[in-house]
Amino acid sequence: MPSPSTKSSNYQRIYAVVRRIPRGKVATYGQVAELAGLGGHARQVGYALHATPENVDIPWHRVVNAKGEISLGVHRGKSEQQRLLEAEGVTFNEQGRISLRTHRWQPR
DNA sequence: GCGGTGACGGTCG
DNA sequence: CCGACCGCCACCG
Repeated sequence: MPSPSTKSSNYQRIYAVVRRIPRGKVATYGQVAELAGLGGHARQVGYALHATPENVDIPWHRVVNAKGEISLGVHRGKSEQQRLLEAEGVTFNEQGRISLRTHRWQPR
């Protein structure tokens, strides 16, 4: 019964995980989902982050998809996210993809 | 209550 | 490496 997996708690848990991502590192949606205890439900993570108000202090820009690329579209803050990451030392290749092997956050 | 959609991921060809 | 398909779940009209 120790599973207060309510929707609100879910979001809070996701935010907590995202806040743990150190500066200069990135995590994938699936990774965040797993750390948040959602397991495989990466999509919900995307929704949670989308619902994340910019007013709060959450490094949402450190979350990318499994391909190491920024999802969103040019209609949102795609270039914005890339700019923030580059400012933290994260590098992008010509294809606009991040070298996850180098910048992937590995918690312990 | 139903159906379509989406800040995703893994698998298959 | 890349595109197509499916699954999973929450949000919206």
